[in-house]
Amino acid sequence: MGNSQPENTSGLLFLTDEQLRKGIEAMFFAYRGFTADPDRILAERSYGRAHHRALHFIQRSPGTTVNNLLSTLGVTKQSLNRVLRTLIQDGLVLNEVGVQDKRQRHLSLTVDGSEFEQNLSNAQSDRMRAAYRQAGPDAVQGFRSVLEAMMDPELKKHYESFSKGQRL
Amino acid sequence: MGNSQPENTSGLLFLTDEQLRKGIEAMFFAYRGFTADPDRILAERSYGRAHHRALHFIQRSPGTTVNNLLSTLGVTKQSLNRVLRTLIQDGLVLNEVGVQDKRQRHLSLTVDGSEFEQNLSNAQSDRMRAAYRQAGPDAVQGFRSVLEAMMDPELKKHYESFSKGQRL
DNA sequence: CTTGGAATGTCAATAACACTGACGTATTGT
DNA sequence: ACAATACGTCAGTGTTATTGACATTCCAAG
Repeated sequence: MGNSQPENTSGLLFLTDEQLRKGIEAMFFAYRGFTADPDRILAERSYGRAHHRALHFIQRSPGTTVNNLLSTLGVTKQSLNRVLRTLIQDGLVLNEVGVQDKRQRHLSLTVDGSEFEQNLSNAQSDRMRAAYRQAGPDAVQGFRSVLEAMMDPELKKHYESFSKGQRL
Repeated sequence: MGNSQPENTSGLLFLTDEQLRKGIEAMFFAYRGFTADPDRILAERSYGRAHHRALHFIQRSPGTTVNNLLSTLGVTKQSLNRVLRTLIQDGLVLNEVGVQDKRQRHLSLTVDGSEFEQNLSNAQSDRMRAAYRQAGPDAVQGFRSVLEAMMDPELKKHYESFSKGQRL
């Protein structure tokens, strides 16, 4: 507030080193806040962020395959497998052999898993909703625009894929 | 682009579960992009993100103490110490015993450290600058507003402290 | 001045979680 | 048959976090 604007009359952006550093730090501190609430809930069951991410994207694409989830999360299958194993054992995730292709395993959430995912999602959504309210309607659009521009093109495909056949 | 606006005529925000989920996913994918470039540079020296964070905030507050850095980064002093030890050994960070209080160690970057930190910072700044350009001037303000509203109040103090006596 | 507590920083051991590499199994398709 | 795909697992390694213990320094109460 009250700082110099990052643009000039020509509409071009003139960004000082300082402004960019503040942006970097904003990402750092905001991401900490962004994960703080779910982290607390996860810790109760001695889960980590990896479990949260898996649950989130399985909820997002029910029936997805292991390979698909792998490329979305960008981790190795060994890492994902360790997480999935515990989630399946704990009865949060369902692992069903494919009908057409029996090599594939289709992942979905059980009732318990769905409920737990909602808890995590709500905790994170609450903070985001509060931030949106505080920043105002115009800020929300800008927030999303910058974040989308910051993604790797390869990752952005995954991000956009969730909007394909769904109402937004 | 082309999706429904998250506000209505009254100016209040009406956010669907779907919109909030997209926001959550935007943060997830964007943060991956945000760290991708520095991660590559760090890997060359077999450093991790912890080294980057330490270098960044030492650059930001030259002469800072270990305890101060500790509360900014939000890790245990043992974790920070391992990182600092390698950085000091590698000649990137200077560790000087305090004059007034000899318990304290004042941290600063060596010439090499400053140069390396610049490399990391530039890689990250380049992507952020590109994202800003792509999203436009108005978006930048919104981006920062939402991120700042998302921080924990305790962490936000640290974030703001860097603007105190400095030109912004 | 001495002594005890608080602050600061360091060392050691351990755990969580990621990675790479290699291998095994079942299935699919040519 | 043969190769490729999808999934799972074992072993080894590395980063980063944790807790516990300890040394040093400062400061203030006795």
